[in-house]
Amino acid sequence: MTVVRRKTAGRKAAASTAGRPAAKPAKERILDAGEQLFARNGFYGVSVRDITEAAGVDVALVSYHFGGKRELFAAVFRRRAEMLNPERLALLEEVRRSALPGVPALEDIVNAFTYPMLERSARGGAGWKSYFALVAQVNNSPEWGPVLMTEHFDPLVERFIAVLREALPGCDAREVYWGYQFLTGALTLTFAETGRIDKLSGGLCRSSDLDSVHQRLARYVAAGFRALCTAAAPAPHGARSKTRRSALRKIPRRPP
Amino acid sequence: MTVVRRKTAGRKAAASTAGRPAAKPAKERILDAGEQLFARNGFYGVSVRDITEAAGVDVALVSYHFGGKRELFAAVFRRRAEMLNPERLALLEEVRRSALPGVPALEDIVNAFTYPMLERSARGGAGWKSYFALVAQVNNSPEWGPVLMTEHFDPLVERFIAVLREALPGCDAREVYWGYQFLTGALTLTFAETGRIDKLSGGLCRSSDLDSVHQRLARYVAAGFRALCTAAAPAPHGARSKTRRSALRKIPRRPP
DNA sequence: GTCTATATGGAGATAGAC
DNA sequence: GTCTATCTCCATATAGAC
Repeated sequence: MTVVRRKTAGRKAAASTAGRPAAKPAKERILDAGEQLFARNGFYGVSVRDITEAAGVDVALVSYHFGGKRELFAAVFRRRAEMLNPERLALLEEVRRSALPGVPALEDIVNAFTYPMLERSARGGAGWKSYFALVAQVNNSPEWGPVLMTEHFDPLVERFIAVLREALPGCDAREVYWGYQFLTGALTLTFAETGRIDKLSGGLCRSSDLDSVHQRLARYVAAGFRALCTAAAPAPHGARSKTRRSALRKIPRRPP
Repeated sequence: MTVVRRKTAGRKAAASTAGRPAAKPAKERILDAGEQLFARNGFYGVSVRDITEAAGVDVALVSYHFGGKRELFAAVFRRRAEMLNPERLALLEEVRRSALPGVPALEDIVNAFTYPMLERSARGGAGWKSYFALVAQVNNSPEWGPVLMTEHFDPLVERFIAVLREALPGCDAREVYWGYQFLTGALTLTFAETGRIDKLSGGLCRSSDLDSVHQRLARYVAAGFRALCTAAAPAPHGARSKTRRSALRKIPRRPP
């Protein structure tokens, strides 16, 4: 970490009232700073001193307000999940109602899942960008993923999967779960905006171009779900088809 | 970290020769232990003492053999990339040659990218499982992703994308790059085997069931690529279509 | 190549003044 | 609610013996 240490923390709340009429309370400043730093370097890559110094508050306030570093991390993760997910759920239900008495298009279901993220990331400020980078790291962490993702996202995801299954009648539930697994991997990496696609494409694509994502992800994923649910067929249950399509078999070692 | 500290490291190489006829050299033991621990807790979540104590070697050997902790991390990441990627590249070229004078099926191209990973993860031992969990974290890290992924995977990925483009004639390059972005997110998360899909599906799907992945991922991704390259049409260049399909527009606020 | 011993600094947490 | 001061432990790295 290369966070510059403030030399003088002696003046009373100097940074928190610098010019501005109404400074944020310390608790919120800690959440903001923690979000930014955790997103960049992960839980262990940031010290509570890094965070409190970036926030312009005293070290001891982390323990006072949150109980400890781990609880702060969980609070950072929880804060925006509680803003975002009710909106995604409401949009999902709206999509479903709009389609009655039929079922919604897969693209619309996926869009309900992703569009509120796009809006926050594109127009919600830097805090949201940091947050999505943090979610990507948590989602891919064996240590945190099964705890925090499960706790804060699974209720929404279960509803999302239920609606997907309505839109994919006759499709085995396992296909839908795997389809969601691929979706969440693609989604969280993309919203993390690591900049890798920029380098890879020689500048042709930009991580920050979420409008491109918006156009493409729902289409890509919807096609993926359809492919899983048609070609894989509704297997009896618990058994795997004995014959696979040649495309998925081990590649032939010699040309025919 | 909750790694148990060994109390006595005084005996000469006690752990490294415990019963076994030919123990691995210290350098390799450090790589193995580092791989396992970095995969679980990330770069900052593990100390060099955790690693050397798990490896049964002295702390100072990390500096001696690698130069420092960061160099060890890079070495861990590099080691298996150099085993895996030549095999993926060879398989890709074989797929391409087998299809001449035509172009390979998208499923076969994706399969060449993923099948060597499946083989290593399923039958290569615990080290490979750790490695793929590590790759997932690196891929999603703003700090490490653009450095290590670019350095060790982009040469392969560029060739992979070139072959994809042959198989998708007339498709805009940007569609292929975004399609790859979605693929790598899905792939690295899935091979990380965080166990989240197990919880989410109530045990119906298992993270460790890579055979299920093998059946589904290539199909899902190939369908996604086709959807990007047909519906999005070959736009003139640099401009975005003015009319989007209704499915991708903002969801209507009221039923019609 | 490996180990001991140590240098130097940063980690998280908290008691108690204000 | 906030800050000072401090406790205790752990971090990485390295000089030098074997």
